Amino acid sequence: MDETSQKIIDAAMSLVKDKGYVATTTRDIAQLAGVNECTLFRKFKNKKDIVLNGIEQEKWRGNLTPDVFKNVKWELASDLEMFMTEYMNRITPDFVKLSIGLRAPQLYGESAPLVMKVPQVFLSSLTDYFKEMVSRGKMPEADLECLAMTIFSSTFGYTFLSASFENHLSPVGREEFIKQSVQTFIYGITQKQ
Amino acid sequence: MDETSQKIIDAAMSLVKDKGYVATTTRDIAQLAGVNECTLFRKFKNKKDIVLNGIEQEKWRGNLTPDVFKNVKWELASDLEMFMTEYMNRITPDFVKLSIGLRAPQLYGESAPLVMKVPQVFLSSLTDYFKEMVSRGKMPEADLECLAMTIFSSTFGYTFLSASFENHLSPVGREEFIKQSVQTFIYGITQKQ
DNA sequence: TTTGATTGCAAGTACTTGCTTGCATATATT
DNA sequence: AATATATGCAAGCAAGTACTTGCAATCAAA
Repeated sequence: MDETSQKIIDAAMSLVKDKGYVATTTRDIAQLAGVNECTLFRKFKNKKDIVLNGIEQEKWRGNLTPDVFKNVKWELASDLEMFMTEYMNRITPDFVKLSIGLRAPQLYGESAPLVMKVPQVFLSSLTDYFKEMVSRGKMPEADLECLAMTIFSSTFGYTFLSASFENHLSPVGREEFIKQSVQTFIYGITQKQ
Repeated sequence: MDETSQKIIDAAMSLVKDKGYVATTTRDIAQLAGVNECTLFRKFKNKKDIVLNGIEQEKWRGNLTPDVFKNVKWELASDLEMFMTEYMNRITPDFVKLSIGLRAPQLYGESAPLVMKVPQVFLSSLTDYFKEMVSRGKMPEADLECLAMTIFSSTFGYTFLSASFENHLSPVGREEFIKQSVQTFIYGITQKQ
Protein backbone atom coordinates (compact mmCIF):
# COMPACT_ATOMS: atom_id res chain seq x y z
CA MET A 1 0.00 0.00 0.00
CA ASP A 2 1.68 3.21 -1.17
CA GLU A 3 1.63 6.32 0.97
CA THR A 4 -0.88 8.24 -1.13
CA SER A 5 -3.42 5.43 -1.11
CA GLN A 6 -3.08 5.12 2.64
CA LYS A 7 -3.63 8.85 3.12
CA ILE A 8 -6.78 8.56 1.00
CA ILE A 9 -8.08 5.60 2.99
CA ASP A 10 -7.37 7.28 6.31
CA ALA A 11 -9.14 10.45 5.22
CA ALA A 12 -12.12 8.49 3.93
CA MET A 13 -12.51 6.45 7.12
CA SER A 14 -12.22 9.52 9.29
CA LEU A 15 -14.95 11.27 7.31
CA VAL A 16 -17.22 8.22 7.31
CA LYS A 17 -16.86 8.21 11.08
CA ASP A 18 -17.92 11.85 11.29
CA LYS A 19 -20.57 12.10 8.57
CA GLY A 20 -21.46 8.61 7.45
CA TYR A 21 -20.72 6.99 4.10
CA VAL A 22 -23.41 8.70 2.03
CA ALA A 23 -22.64 12.21 3.27
CA THR A 24 -18.90 11.75 2.73
CA THR A 25 -18.01 13.18 -0.68
CA THR A 26 -15.01 12.41 -2.81
CA ARG A 27 -14.13 16.11 -2.73
CA ASP A 28 -14.03 15.95 1.09
CA ILE A 29 -11.82 12.91 1.00
CA ALA A 30 -9.40 14.46 -1.46
CA GLN A 31 -9.13 17.67 0.52
CA LEU A 32 -8.54 15.94 3.85
CA ALA A 33 -6.00 13.60 2.29
CA GLY A 34 -4.25 16.56 0.68
CA VAL A 35 -4.44 15.15 -2.83
CA ASN A 36 -6.31 16.04 -5.96
CA GLU A 37 -9.74 14.52 -6.41
CA CYS A 38 -8.83 12.70 -9.60
CA THR A 39 -6.05 10.92 -7.74
CA LEU A 40 -8.68 9.00 -5.77
CA PHE A 41 -9.96 7.45 -8.98
CA ARG A 42 -6.49 6.63 -10.23
CA LYS A 43 -5.82 4.68 -7.04
CA PHE A 44 -9.26 3.16 -6.51
CA LYS A 45 -12.13 2.03 -8.68
CA ASN A 46 -14.68 4.27 -6.98
CA LYS A 47 -15.71 5.73 -3.63
CA LYS A 48 -16.97 2.41 -2.31
CA ASP A 49 -13.66 0.75 -3.18
CA ILE A 50 -11.79 3.22 -0.96
CA VAL A 51 -13.90 2.48 2.08
CA LEU A 52 -13.95 -1.28 1.58
CA ASN A 53 -10.15 -1.25 1.41
CA GLY A 54 -10.23 0.69 4.65
CA ILE A 55 -12.34 -1.80 6.60
CA GLU A 56 -10.07 -4.58 5.45
CA GLN A 57 -7.24 -2.99 7.39
CA GLU A 58 -6.96 -4.18 10.97
CA LYS A 59 -6.14 -0.68 12.18
CA TRP A 60 -9.61 0.40 11.06
CA ARG A 61 -11.19 -2.38 13.04
CA GLY A 62 -9.55 -1.32 16.29
CA ASN A 63 -6.71 -3.85 16.05
CA LEU A 64 -8.90 -6.27 17.95
CA THR A 65 -7.17 -9.61 17.28
CA PRO A 66 -7.45 -12.85 19.28
CA ASP A 67 -4.03 -12.14 20.86
CA VAL A 68 -5.59 -9.27 22.78
CA PHE A 69 -7.42 -11.77 24.97
CA LYS A 70 -4.56 -14.22 25.41
CA ASN A 71 -3.33 -12.75 28.67
CA VAL A 72 -5.59 -14.70 31.07
CA LYS A 73 -4.85 -15.76 34.64
CA TRP A 74 -7.56 -18.43 34.91
CA GLU A 75 -9.18 -16.39 37.65
CA LEU A 76 -12.75 -15.54 36.68
CA ALA A 77 -13.15 -12.01 38.03
CA SER A 78 -9.86 -10.56 36.84
CA ASP A 79 -10.12 -12.32 33.50
CA LEU A 80 -13.62 -11.05 32.77
CA GLU A 81 -12.49 -7.56 33.73
CA MET A 82 -9.60 -7.97 31.33
CA PHE A 83 -11.91 -9.02 28.47
CA MET A 84 -14.15 -6.00 28.98
CA THR A 85 -11.30 -3.56 29.51
CA GLU A 86 -9.37 -4.67 26.45
CA TYR A 87 -12.50 -4.43 24.32
CA MET A 88 -13.31 -0.93 25.53
CA ASN A 89 -9.70 0.19 25.14
CA ARG A 90 -9.87 -0.59 21.45
CA ILE A 91 -13.49 -0.07 20.51
CA THR A 92 -13.51 3.61 21.32
CA PRO A 93 -16.44 5.95 20.63
CA ASP A 94 -14.72 6.79 17.33
CA PHE A 95 -14.83 3.17 16.25
CA VAL A 96 -18.44 2.85 17.25
CA LYS A 97 -19.23 5.91 15.15
CA LEU A 98 -17.24 4.50 12.25
CA SER A 99 -19.08 1.22 12.33
CA ILE A 100 -22.37 3.10 12.24
CA GLY A 101 -21.13 5.29 9.41
CA LEU A 102 -20.46 2.13 7.43
CA ARG A 103 -24.09 0.99 7.55
CA ALA A 104 -25.19 2.51 4.26
CA PRO A 105 -27.25 0.04 2.23
CA GLN A 106 -24.95 0.55 -0.77
CA LEU A 107 -22.13 -0.77 1.36
CA TYR A 108 -23.49 -2.89 4.14
CA GLY A 109 -23.74 -6.17 2.28
CA GLU A 110 -20.00 -6.08 1.75
CA SER A 111 -18.94 -4.31 4.94
CA ALA A 112 -21.00 -6.33 7.43
CA PRO A 113 -18.86 -9.49 7.31
CA LEU A 114 -15.78 -7.38 8.09
CA VAL A 115 -17.48 -5.32 10.78
CA MET A 116 -18.76 -8.54 12.32
CA LYS A 117 -15.20 -9.79 12.83
CA VAL A 118 -14.82 -7.58 15.89
CA PRO A 119 -17.65 -9.06 17.97
CA GLN A 120 -16.77 -12.51 16.68
CA VAL A 121 -13.26 -12.28 18.08
CA PHE A 122 -14.57 -11.30 21.52
CA LEU A 123 -17.27 -13.94 21.54
CA SER A 124 -15.20 -16.86 20.38
CA SER A 125 -12.29 -15.95 22.64
CA LEU A 126 -14.61 -15.76 25.63
CA THR A 127 -16.36 -19.01 24.76
CA ASP A 128 -13.03 -20.79 24.43
CA TYR A 129 -11.95 -19.31 27.74
CA PHE A 130 -15.09 -20.60 29.45
CA LYS A 131 -14.59 -24.08 28.03
CA GLU A 132 -11.11 -24.22 29.43
CA MET A 133 -12.30 -22.90 32.78
CA VAL A 134 -14.92 -25.63 32.96
CA SER A 135 -12.43 -28.32 32.09
CA ARG A 136 -10.15 -26.97 34.82
CA GLY A 137 -13.04 -27.31 37.24
CA LYS A 138 -13.05 -23.61 38.01
CA MET A 139 -16.54 -23.02 36.68
CA PRO A 140 -19.70 -25.13 36.68
CA GLU A 141 -21.00 -26.50 33.40
CA ALA A 142 -23.47 -24.23 31.66
CA ASP A 143 -24.67 -22.98 28.29
CA LEU A 144 -21.34 -21.32 27.57
CA GLU A 145 -22.26 -19.74 24.26
CA CYS A 146 -25.26 -18.10 25.84
CA LEU A 147 -23.24 -16.97 28.82
CA ALA A 148 -20.61 -15.46 26.55
CA MET A 149 -23.36 -13.71 24.61
CA THR A 150 -24.76 -12.23 27.82
CA ILE A 151 -21.41 -10.81 28.80
CA PHE A 152 -20.56 -9.60 25.33
CA SER A 153 -23.98 -7.99 24.86
CA SER A 154 -23.47 -6.10 28.05
CA THR A 155 -19.96 -5.00 27.10
CA PHE A 156 -21.05 -4.02 23.62
CA GLY A 157 -24.19 -2.31 24.90
CA TYR A 158 -22.32 -0.17 27.40
CA THR A 159 -19.69 0.76 24.82
CA PHE A 160 -22.29 1.68 22.24
CA LEU A 161 -24.51 3.62 24.62
CA SER A 162 -21.57 5.59 25.99
CA ALA A 163 -20.46 6.47 22.47
CA SER A 164 -23.99 7.54 21.56
CA PHE A 165 -25.11 9.48 24.62
CA GLU A 166 -21.92 9.95 26.64
CA ASN A 167 -22.91 10.27 30.29
CA HIS A 168 -26.33 11.77 29.56
CA LEU A 169 -28.00 8.39 29.72
CA SER A 170 -26.34 6.99 32.82
CA PRO A 171 -23.82 8.44 35.25
CA VAL A 172 -22.12 5.07 35.68
CA GLY A 173 -18.47 5.34 34.65
CA ARG A 174 -16.50 2.72 32.79
CA GLU A 175 -14.40 1.33 35.64
CA GLU A 176 -17.38 1.15 37.96
CA PHE A 177 -19.45 -0.56 35.29
CA ILE A 178 -16.82 -3.21 34.63
CA LYS A 179 -16.16 -3.95 38.32
CA GLN A 180 -19.81 -4.13 39.31
CA SER A 181 -21.09 -6.03 36.30
CA VAL A 182 -18.37 -8.65 36.64
CA GLN A 183 -19.40 -9.09 40.27
CA THR A 184 -22.99 -9.54 39.14
CA PHE A 185 -22.03 -12.02 36.43
CA ILE A 186 -20.04 -14.12 38.87
CA TYR A 187 -22.03 -13.94 42.11
CA GLY A 188 -25.44 -12.77 40.92
CA ILE A 189 -27.76 -10.21 42.43
CA THR A 190 -28.88 -12.44 45.29
CA GLN A 191 -25.45 -13.20 46.72
CA LYS A 192 -23.67 -9.95 45.94
CA GLN A 193 -20.60 -9.72 48.12
CA MET B 1 -52.13 15.96 12.36
CA ASP B 2 -54.00 15.69 9.04
CA GLU B 3 -53.97 12.50 7.04
CA THR B 4 -51.65 13.73 4.30
CA SER B 5 -48.99 14.89 6.75
CA GLN B 6 -49.15 11.59 8.56
CA LYS B 7 -48.70 9.67 5.31
CA ILE B 8 -45.66 11.80 4.55
CA ILE B 9 -44.16 11.21 7.99
CA ASP B 10 -44.77 7.47 7.81
CA ALA B 11 -43.17 7.26 4.38
CA ALA B 12 -40.19 9.30 5.51
CA MET B 13 -39.57 7.23 8.63
CA SER B 14 -39.86 4.00 6.71
CA LEU B 15 -37.29 5.19 4.16
CA VAL B 16 -34.92 6.48 6.83
CA LYS B 17 -35.08 3.03 8.37
CA ASP B 18 -34.13 1.40 5.06
CA LYS B 19 -31.64 3.86 3.60
CA GLY B 20 -30.66 6.33 6.30
CA TYR B 21 -31.52 10.01 6.48
CA VAL B 22 -29.01 11.32 3.95
CA ALA B 23 -29.83 8.77 1.27
CA THR B 24 -33.56 9.29 1.68
CA THR B 25 -34.67 11.79 -0.98
CA THR B 26 -37.74 13.97 -0.98
CA ARG B 27 -38.77 12.33 -4.26
CA ASP B 28 -38.67 8.92 -2.55
CA ILE B 29 -40.78 10.19 0.31
CA ALA B 30 -43.37 11.75 -1.97
CA GLN B 31 -43.65 8.64 -4.10
CA LEU B 32 -44.02 6.27 -1.14
CA ALA B 33 -46.55 8.57 0.51
CA GLY B 34 -48.47 8.80 -2.75
CA VAL B 35 -48.41 12.59 -2.88
CA ASN B 36 -46.73 15.16 -5.06
CA GLU B 37 -43.27 16.26 -4.03
CA CYS B 38 -44.27 19.89 -3.58
CA THR B 39 -46.88 18.83 -1.05
CA LEU B 40 -44.07 17.88 1.35
CA PHE B 41 -42.90 21.48 1.41
CA ARG B 42 -46.40 22.85 1.86
CA LYS B 43 -46.85 20.70 4.94
CA PHE B 44 -43.33 20.90 6.35
CA LYS B 45 -40.52 23.42 6.37
CA ASN B 46 -37.99 21.04 4.88
CA LYS B 47 -36.86 17.43 4.82
CA LYS B 48 -35.42 17.60 8.32
CA ASP B 49 -38.70 18.96 9.66
CA ILE B 50 -40.54 15.89 8.40
CA VAL B 51 -38.27 13.47 10.17
CA LEU B 52 -38.13 15.43 13.42
CA ASN B 53 -41.92 15.49 13.52
CA GLY B 54 -41.77 11.73 13.04
CA ILE B 55 -39.48 11.02 15.99
CA GLU B 56 -41.70 13.11 18.20
CA GLN B 57 -44.49 10.61 17.66
CA GLU B 58 -44.55 7.81 20.19
CA LYS B 59 -45.42 5.26 17.51
CA TRP B 60 -42.06 5.96 15.90
CA ARG B 61 -40.29 5.28 19.16
CA GLY B 62 -41.82 1.85 19.54
CA ASN B 63 -44.58 3.00 21.92
CA LEU B 64 -42.22 2.29 24.77
CA THR B 65 -43.87 4.18 27.65
CA PRO B 66 -43.38 3.64 31.40
CA ASP B 67 -46.74 1.80 31.56
CA VAL B 68 -45.19 -1.04 29.61
CA PHE B 69 -43.17 -2.00 32.68
CA LYS B 70 -45.92 -1.54 35.24
CA ASN B 71 -47.01 -5.15 35.27
CA VAL B 72 -44.58 -6.49 37.90
CA LYS B 73 -45.09 -9.37 40.31
CA TRP B 74 -42.28 -8.48 42.75
CA GLU B 75 -40.59 -11.72 41.86
CA LEU B 76 -37.12 -11.06 40.53
CA ALA B 77 -36.78 -13.69 37.81
CA SER B 78 -40.15 -13.28 36.16
CA ASP B 79 -40.01 -9.50 36.44
CA LEU B 80 -36.59 -9.24 34.81
CA GLU B 81 -37.79 -11.53 32.05
CA MET B 82 -40.79 -9.27 31.62
CA PHE B 83 -38.60 -6.17 31.32
CA MET B 84 -36.44 -7.76 28.66
CA THR B 85 -39.33 -9.31 26.78
CA GLU B 86 -41.38 -6.12 26.66
CA TYR B 87 -38.36 -4.17 25.44
CA MET B 88 -37.61 -6.65 22.68
CA ASN B 89 -41.28 -6.86 21.68
CA ARG B 90 -41.26 -3.16 20.92
CA ILE B 91 -37.71 -2.38 19.88
CA THR B 92 -37.77 -4.60 16.83
CA PRO B 93 -34.97 -4.81 14.26
CA ASP B 94 -36.88 -2.20 12.27
CA PHE B 95 -36.69 0.25 15.15
CA VAL B 96 -33.02 -0.41 15.65
CA LYS B 97 -32.44 0.31 11.99
CA LEU B 98 -34.53 3.46 12.20
CA SER B 99 -32.56 4.77 15.16
CA ILE B 100 -29.35 4.19 13.22
CA GLY B 101 -30.79 5.86 10.15
CA LEU B 102 -31.45 8.93 12.28
CA ARG B 103 -27.80 9.38 13.18
CA ALA B 104 -26.89 11.83 10.43
CA PRO B 105 -24.86 14.75 11.80
CA GLN B 106 -27.33 17.22 10.24
CA LEU B 107 -29.97 15.70 12.44
CA TYR B 108 -28.42 14.05 15.44
CA GLY B 109 -28.16 17.07 17.69
CA GLU B 110 -31.92 17.41 17.58
CA SER B 111 -32.88 13.74 17.28
CA ALA B 112 -30.64 12.34 20.03
CA PRO B 113 -32.70 13.65 22.98
CA LEU B 114 -35.78 12.00 21.53
CA VAL B 115 -34.04 8.76 20.61
CA MET B 116 -32.58 8.66 24.12
CA LYS B 117 -36.06 8.59 25.64
CA VAL B 118 -36.36 4.89 24.84
CA PRO B 119 -33.38 3.67 26.89
CA GLN B 120 -34.22 6.19 29.59
CA VAL B 121 -37.66 4.70 30.11
CA PHE B 122 -36.22 1.21 30.52
CA LEU B 123 -33.43 2.34 32.81
CA SER B 124 -35.46 4.49 35.15
CA SER B 125 -38.28 1.96 35.34
CA LEU B 126 -35.82 -0.79 36.23
CA THR B 127 -33.99 1.36 38.79
CA ASP B 128 -37.28 2.27 40.46
CA TYR B 129 -38.24 -1.39 40.48
CA PHE B 130 -34.98 -2.35 42.18
CA LYS B 131 -35.42 0.34 44.84
CA GLU B 132 -38.84 -1.00 45.70
CA MET B 133 -37.52 -4.58 45.77
CA VAL B 134 -34.78 -3.56 48.20
CA SER B 135 -37.23 -1.77 50.46
CA ARG B 136 -39.42 -4.88 50.42
CA GLY B 137 -36.40 -6.88 51.53
CA LYS B 138 -36.47 -9.06 48.44
CA MET B 139 -33.08 -7.94 47.19
CA PRO B 140 -29.84 -7.02 48.95
CA GLU B 141 -28.67 -3.42 48.86
CA ALA B 142 -26.37 -2.63 45.96
CA ASP B 143 -25.39 -0.01 43.41
CA LEU B 144 -28.80 -0.13 41.77
CA GLU B 145 -28.10 2.32 38.95
CA CYS B 146 -25.09 0.32 37.92
CA LEU B 147 -26.99 -2.93 38.18
CA ALA B 148 -29.78 -1.54 36.02
CA MET B 149 -27.20 -0.38 33.50
CA THR B 150 -25.68 -3.86 33.35
CA ILE B 151 -29.04 -5.44 32.60
CA PHE B 152 -30.09 -2.76 30.17
CA SER B 153 -26.76 -2.86 28.33
CA SER B 154 -27.17 -6.55 27.89
CA THR B 155 -30.76 -6.24 26.68
CA PHE B 156 -29.88 -3.42 24.34
CA GLY B 157 -26.75 -5.16 23.12
CA TYR B 158 -28.54 -8.37 22.25
CA THR B 159 -31.34 -6.46 20.52
CA PHE B 160 -28.90 -4.39 18.51
CA LEU B 161 -26.63 -7.27 17.56
CA SER B 162 -29.57 -9.40 16.46
CA ALA B 163 -30.87 -6.56 14.31
CA SER B 164 -27.44 -6.05 12.79
CA PHE B 165 -26.21 -9.57 12.17
CA GLU B 166 -29.31 -11.71 12.69
CA ASN B 167 -28.16 -15.15 13.81
CA HIS B 168 -24.84 -14.97 11.96
CA LEU B 169 -23.04 -13.72 15.04
CA SER B 170 -24.51 -16.04 17.64
CA PRO B 171 -26.96 -18.92 17.40
CA VAL B 172 -28.52 -18.04 20.75
CA GLY B 173 -32.22 -17.33 20.27
CA ARG B 174 -34.19 -14.66 22.05
CA GLU B 175 -36.10 -16.78 24.57
CA GLU B 176 -32.99 -18.73 25.49
CA PHE B 177 -31.00 -15.54 25.89
CA ILE B 178 -33.58 -13.97 28.19
CA LYS B 179 -34.02 -17.08 30.36
CA GLN B 180 -30.33 -17.78 30.74
CA SER B 181 -29.13 -14.23 31.22
CA VAL B 182 -31.75 -13.59 33.91
CA GLN B 183 -30.51 -16.72 35.70
CA THR B 184 -26.97 -15.37 35.48
CA PHE B 185 -27.98 -11.93 36.73
CA ILE B 186 -29.78 -13.40 39.72
CA TYR B 187 -27.64 -16.35 40.75
CA GLY B 188 -24.33 -15.63 39.01
CA ILE B 189 -22.02 -17.95 37.14
CA THR B 190 -20.66 -19.66 40.23
CA GLN B 191 -23.95 -20.81 41.70
CA LYS B 192 -25.87 -21.43 38.49
CA GLN B 193 -28.81 -23.64 39.34
C1' DT C 1 -73.78 28.83 -5.85
C1' DT C 2 -69.89 30.91 -4.23
C1' DT C 3 -65.76 30.62 -1.65
C1' DG C 4 -61.62 28.82 0.35
C1' DA C 5 -58.58 25.29 1.24
C1' DT C 6 -56.04 21.26 -0.42
C1' DT C 7 -53.64 18.98 -3.76
C1' DG C 8 -51.69 17.61 -8.44
C1' DC C 9 -48.94 18.84 -12.27
C1' DA C 10 -45.17 20.61 -14.97
C1' DA C 11 -41.45 23.19 -15.12
C1' DG C 12 -37.62 25.22 -13.28
C1' DT C 13 -33.62 26.90 -10.06
C1' DA C 14 -29.24 26.78 -8.10
C1' DC C 15 -26.30 23.56 -6.44
C1' DT C 16 -23.83 19.16 -5.47
C1' DT C 17 -22.60 14.55 -6.70
C1' DG C 18 -19.33 10.77 -8.46
C1' DC C 19 -16.35 10.41 -11.91
C1' DT C 20 -13.51 11.59 -16.37
C1' DT C 21 -10.21 13.78 -19.52
C1' DG C 22 -6.18 16.11 -21.48
C1' DC C 23 -2.14 18.22 -20.42
C1' DA C 24 1.66 19.99 -17.64
C1' DT C 25 5.08 19.15 -14.05
C1' DA C 26 7.89 16.91 -10.85
C1' DT C 27 10.55 13.09 -9.37
C1' DA C 28 12.83 8.82 -9.64
C1' DT C 29 14.99 5.07 -12.42
C1' DT C 30 17.67 3.45 -16.10
C1' DA D 1 20.41 12.12 -20.77
C1' DA D 2 16.30 9.51 -21.61
C1' DT D 3 12.32 7.37 -19.87
C1' DA D 4 8.58 6.03 -16.91
C1' DT D 5 5.63 6.90 -13.08
C1' DA D 6 3.02 9.68 -10.02
C1' DT D 7 0.55 13.64 -9.25
C1' DG D 8 -1.55 18.36 -9.87
C1' DC D 9 -4.56 21.30 -12.33
C1' DA D 10 -8.52 23.00 -14.77
C1' DA D 11 -12.41 21.96 -16.86
C1' DG D 12 -16.25 19.45 -17.59
C1' DC D 13 -20.23 15.95 -17.69
C1' DA D 14 -24.58 13.79 -16.76
C1' DA D 15 -27.33 12.94 -13.14
C1' DG D 16 -29.33 13.93 -8.95
C1' DT D 17 -30.43 17.08 -4.92
C1' DA D 18 -33.67 20.11 -1.93
C1' DC D 19 -36.79 23.25 -2.74
C1' DT D 20 -39.95 26.81 -5.51
C1' DT D 21 -43.50 28.69 -8.51
C1' DG D 22 -47.76 29.41 -11.16
C1' DC D 23 -51.83 27.37 -12.56
C1' DA D 24 -55.58 24.20 -12.78
C1' DA D 25 -58.67 20.74 -10.68
C1' DT D 26 -61.20 18.99 -6.83
C1' DC D 27 -64.14 19.24 -3.03
C1' DA D 28 -66.24 20.59 1.19
C1' DA D 29 -68.13 24.44 3.88
C1' DA D 30 -70.75 28.76 3.64
